[in-house]
Amino acid sequence: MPCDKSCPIEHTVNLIGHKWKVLILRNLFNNGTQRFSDLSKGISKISQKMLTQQLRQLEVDGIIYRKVYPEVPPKVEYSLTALGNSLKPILDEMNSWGIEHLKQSQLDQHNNE
Amino acid sequence: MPCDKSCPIEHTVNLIGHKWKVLILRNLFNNGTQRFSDLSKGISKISQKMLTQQLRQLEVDGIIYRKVYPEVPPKVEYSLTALGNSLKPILDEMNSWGIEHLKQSQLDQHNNE
DNA sequence: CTGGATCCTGATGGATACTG
DNA sequence: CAGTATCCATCAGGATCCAG
Repeated sequence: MPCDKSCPIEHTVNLIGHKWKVLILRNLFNNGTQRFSDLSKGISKISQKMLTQQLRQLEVDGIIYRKVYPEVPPKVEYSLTALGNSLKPILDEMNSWGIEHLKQSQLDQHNNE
Repeated sequence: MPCDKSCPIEHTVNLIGHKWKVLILRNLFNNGTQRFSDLSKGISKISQKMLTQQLRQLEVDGIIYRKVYPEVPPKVEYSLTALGNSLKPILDEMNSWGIEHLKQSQLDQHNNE
C-alpha cells in the first residue's frame, strides 16, 4: 500500500503536518479567537514571519478564518472554521499522548541526573 | 496559557511534528516491519537522505527500532517500539480525518472543473 | 546489490529593522 | 498592531560515492 496522493494520512499531513501549524491550532482551541499578537505571545519562539506564513496557509486551506477590522490601530482576529474545528480529535489525541509521555520523559531526565 | 516546554502538545509535536515522520509511522503501522527500501518505495518522493535522517531521529527518540542483519547483501529492518505503537490513536485520528475530508476536497476539485 | 555518507546547490527558517 | 523586507544560517533534494 503505497503512500500516494489518495492516502488519507498524507492528505492530513499536507494540511497540518507542520510543527507551527499544530501549535497555532492548539492556541486557537484553548483560547478561542486570537489576535496576531496573542498568538505571537502564546507560541514561544515563533518568529513573526513564520507566524504570518503559517496563518496564511491555514487560511487558504480553509482551516482558520481571518477577520480584519478596518481601524487604527489595526486589529486582526483569527478563529477556527468548521473545518478547523473538525481537527479537534487529532489535537486531543496529541494532547493525551503528550500528557502521558511527558511524565515518562521527565522521569527519564531525572534518572539521568 | 502559553505554549512552553511543559505543553503536552508541544512535546508531541517535537517528536512527530514533521511531515515525513508521520508518513514513516503510517507505513510501519500499515505494513509492520519494513526494510529501508520498502519505506523508500512506500513513501513517494522522500529522498534517501531525508529517510535516513528521520529514521535516525525516530530511533533516538525511542519510537522505532532498527535491526541490522550482518549479511550480504545488507539488510536493515525497522519496526515500531512500544512507545511508537502508543502513537497509533493519533495516526488513526489523522486517518479518519483524511478519509472524511479527502472526499470533500475531491468534490471541490470536481466542482471547479 | 542494499543502506547510507558526502558534496553541492537551491529552498526554507530565524532575527532584526522598518512601514501603513 | 499587524505585518513586510532584508540578510544570513540552516535545511532539503539530487547526484555521486562507499562499505559490507
